[in-house]
Amino acid sequence: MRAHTHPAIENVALEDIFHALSDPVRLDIVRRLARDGEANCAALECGRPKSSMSHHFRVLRDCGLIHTRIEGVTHLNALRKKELDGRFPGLLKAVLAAG
Amino acid sequence: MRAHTHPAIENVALEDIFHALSDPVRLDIVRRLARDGEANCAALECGRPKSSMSHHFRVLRDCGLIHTRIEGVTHLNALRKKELDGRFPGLLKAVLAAG
DNA sequence: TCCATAGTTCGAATGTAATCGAACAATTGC
DNA sequence: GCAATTGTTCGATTACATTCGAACTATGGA
Repeated sequence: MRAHTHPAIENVALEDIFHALSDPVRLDIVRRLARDGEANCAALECGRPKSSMSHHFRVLRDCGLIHTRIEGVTHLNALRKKELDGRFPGLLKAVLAAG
Repeated sequence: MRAHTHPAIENVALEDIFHALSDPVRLDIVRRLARDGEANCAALECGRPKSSMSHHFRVLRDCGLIHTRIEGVTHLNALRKKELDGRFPGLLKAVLAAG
């Protein structure tokens, strides 16, 4: 698989982040990544089909919340924590504190 | 008009707040309320029909972000700032700082 | 009482998002 | 090369949101 594209942090829009986080599955993914660090897609699927999870990861990636790097055959996802903290100070902390 | 109902702050769900804030019109309303304090619906409509604005205010009310009190014939909306700060510390601040 | 004002509710049209199976693509190991 | 693994893409279905006009409700004032 080819590498994914990620938006530059300065192009990340708050509305898009909110939209991404308004889905419980995605909010859960973000919280797990915050707690456990990097994880591949399979590790976070909770009984849902691959295509559904792939969709959710794409939304999270496209809005700027996560970064996906490819290692062999697995995709490792991580929160773009530092970048997000720089662009929207306090946001991630507030999101994660509430969980 | 009869008074509106508002969710108890402990029943407010983060997903619902994110959904409400994912719409640019509503995000703008929240920011204006944060800056200017109480405002009636008419003061915040930006060329849109009343029914559309009424819908957006309802979403903001139902998710727990704003409180609406009735004074005569006008509805005065205000951010539920203190309650929200208690329930989701730092969230409002982060949202408003980014604007 | 009658009218203006401020906002809600209804209903329909349109738009957008979620879901998931099936087919596909890239890498690893045999 | 072939099969297994990991995830993507496509397409269809379904569900949910937005938008807005029109009719309605409640209050206040002439």
